[in-house]
Amino acid sequence: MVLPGLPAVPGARAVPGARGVPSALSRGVANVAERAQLPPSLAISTVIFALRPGHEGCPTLWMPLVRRVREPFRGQWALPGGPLTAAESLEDAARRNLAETTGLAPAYIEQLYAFGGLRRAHRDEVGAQRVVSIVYWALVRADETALAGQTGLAGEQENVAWHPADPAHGGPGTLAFDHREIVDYALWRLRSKIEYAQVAYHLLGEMFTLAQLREVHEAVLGRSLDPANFRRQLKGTPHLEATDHYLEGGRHRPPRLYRYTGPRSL
Amino acid sequence: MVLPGLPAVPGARAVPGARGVPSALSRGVANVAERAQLPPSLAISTVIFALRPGHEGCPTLWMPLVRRVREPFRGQWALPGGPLTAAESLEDAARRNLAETTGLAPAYIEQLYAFGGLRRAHRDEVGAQRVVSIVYWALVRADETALAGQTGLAGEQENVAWHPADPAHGGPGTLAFDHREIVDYALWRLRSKIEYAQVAYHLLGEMFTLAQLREVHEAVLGRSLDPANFRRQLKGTPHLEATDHYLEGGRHRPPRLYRYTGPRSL
DNA sequence: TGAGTTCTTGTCAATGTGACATTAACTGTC
DNA sequence: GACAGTTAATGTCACATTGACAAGAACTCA
Repeated sequence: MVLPGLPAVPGARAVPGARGVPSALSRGVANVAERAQLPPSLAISTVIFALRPGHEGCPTLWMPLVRRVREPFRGQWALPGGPLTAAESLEDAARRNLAETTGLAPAYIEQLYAFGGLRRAHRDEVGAQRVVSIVYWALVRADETALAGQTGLAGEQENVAWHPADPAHGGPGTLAFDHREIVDYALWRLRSKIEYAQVAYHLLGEMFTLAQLREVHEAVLGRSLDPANFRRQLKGTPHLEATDHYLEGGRHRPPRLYRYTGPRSL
Repeated sequence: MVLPGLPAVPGARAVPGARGVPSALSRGVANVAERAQLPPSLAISTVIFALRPGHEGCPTLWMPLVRRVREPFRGQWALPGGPLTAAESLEDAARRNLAETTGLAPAYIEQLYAFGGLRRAHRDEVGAQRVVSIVYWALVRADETALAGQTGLAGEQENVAWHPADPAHGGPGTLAFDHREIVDYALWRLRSKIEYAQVAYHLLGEMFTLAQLREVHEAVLGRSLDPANFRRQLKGTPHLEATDHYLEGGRHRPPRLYRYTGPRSL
């Protein structure tokens, strides 16, 4: 079985690097027809996850979305994002966009994927410039979302709002562009990564009980975990330190508080 | 412990999408100073792995590199790559660049990462436009490399040559730009992925013995594996079909040939 | 025919995991 | 103050997975 793909080109010449300035950029660009021939432009978007109380009481994953005020997809919800300026790194651009659009500073951020399919632009937009999006995904703590949520995220706008990330928990089934697929992929990455990497801590505050940590895993994975086995597995985990404090106030034996001592961002 | 990062910007306004044409593109761009303010341009590079006999006899991972004929890093080896044209998807661009620069059509290809750090350009190049590279990694079968290798990969050039991927096996310790780090990251991805995904088959032909498959794993992982345990683990693997053929010619019991029946590209 | 090689199957101990029982410690009520 | 109710924390057992290794099977070569 042979893959679909380009056949070998025997007479082709080796083109090293070719990192110079594209020729189209050296000229002035006037009309729409020429704009379609432009090299793709770059944008940065971010999928931000936070834990908030879900519709059935148990915590679920939410994400902030931005309502589009222009065509295409005017009125629909989209991932926060914006263009990449020349003076910042990709991750810095993601953080800056996050702060500008949602007022959030994530505890964890990681590159997800570069989306550049040809069918990303809306069909009605003839001659629109093609956009390649480098998408990041990030985690913010629940207390941060509470603060930002009270003041309407970025301060005053109604064009930024939290939504459940998963359509199975009341999230929007469709988003602008291909953002629904992007969010699904980010969900998959988070669910994979929480099983082997120290990621769940970034959704919690400085100190937490093992039950809270288990709730984070349960909310992300979408299934309940055995408390005893969960505790046993964490016994061998590095960077998880038991403190001398206990969480009191519940009508049961007060659980011990733990602290994450590992790196705060990967 | 709080992450270093941008503080929340309370007065910031929500900037949805912003996927229009950057303003700098609407004007003619004349001088070098303005060029530094241009939005970053896009390039695609690919790390291609193939198994070839190593220096100690046992097969090791090799990759084709392209010698740079221009500054910066003139004369050094770099990953094959080139600019992204507007009419193709990211993966298609990677395949096309691969065919043009090396004459190879990979059996497996997957996006690795988007590199866009600010320190990627050479220091001597003042005002050079910033380049964001979307890097793919690919696997080609050994028989393909033998054919391409005999004719000098792309046909005639000495500017394309195979090198061991790992410096520990004789590979180049430094490459142009940040390509050494990129290759190391691709090696890490391959080593992680071979342990849980059906990836090793793409380095072999249509039919192979379990010993050959084990040699692939050993070469990638860099350690020897127990033949009996390796066989047992593959028993539970899907898409691995035993054929009625045996590989004869060795001076020992002829081993059974197997076939991979799963998808050829992920 | 027998030595040498690798293929192939089988065994055993150590380890990890899921399921579940049991004790510990606190709150609220009678 | 005893007791029920709740969750925390520990312990136990069966089962699956894994690493290490033994042993028979099947071929080639001298």
